[in-house]
Amino acid sequence: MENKRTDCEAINIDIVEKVRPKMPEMNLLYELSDFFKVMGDGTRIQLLWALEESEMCVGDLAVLLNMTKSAVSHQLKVLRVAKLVRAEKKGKNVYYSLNDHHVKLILEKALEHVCE
Amino acid sequence: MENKRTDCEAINIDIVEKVRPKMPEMNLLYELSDFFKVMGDGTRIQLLWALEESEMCVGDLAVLLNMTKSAVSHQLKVLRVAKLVRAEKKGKNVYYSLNDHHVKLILEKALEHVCE
DNA sequence: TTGACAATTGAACAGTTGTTCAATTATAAT
DNA sequence: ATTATAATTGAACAACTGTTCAATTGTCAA
Repeated sequence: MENKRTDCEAINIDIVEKVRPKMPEMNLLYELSDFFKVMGDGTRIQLLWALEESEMCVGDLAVLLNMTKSAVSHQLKVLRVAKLVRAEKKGKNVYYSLNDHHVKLILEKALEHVCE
Repeated sequence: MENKRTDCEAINIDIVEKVRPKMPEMNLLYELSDFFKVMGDGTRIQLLWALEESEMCVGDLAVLLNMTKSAVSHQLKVLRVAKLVRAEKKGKNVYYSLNDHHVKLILEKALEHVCE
């Protein structure tokens, strides 16, 4: 079932077996780390931060972050796939806005952490 | 001062200039994204999750996660440098424990997010 | 329809990341 | 002292990531 990779025996089997049932399922685990992976990039944090203030189009975000439209668009796609932002076409422009109320809360908690 | 890299003009200068002063400092920005980068790995999430239940030594963590001691030790170092865990030597073993009460809160918020 | 602009896309590139492997340090037991 | 065990370390490797560049799509104005 589970292919072995560990190279040692347990030292406190009781602790290991007490903790084991509390561990998250693989599925949940990947979702969690994928979420943090998306947040773990300076450009994407800036984009989320900006969109928390106002919905904005790609060109304006590029000017604000001093990056190319292409680079911004690539990162917005990552945020879109992660369902953290949503896009709305208005004429020639595409306006992005936050799509998830949890993001603000998590950013605030993380801010408390790094600021202490 | 700021070297230009953007390839376009602002479309809504008013919005850009309204949002600009709300943007975080570079310094804070990097701390934030570095923090999320540390959380953005399945192995490290598992380690934090386990240590939330009980302090554990490297060998037991290796058995629990079914990984080599070396791989676990490398990741514990990342968590140690990020000050999320602390190490205490007891005889032949090194016991790790959580070092930051914010981590649990952030994990819980993130969990709410991915579970909705 | 033509030209200009906004945004997206895919390939390519360098830089980074996580695990493995082998060697090493440090402690405890004989 | 010697041996065994726990943990750390650094180099090497493949896999992944973010930006750039060039080409493309789609929309508006003339």
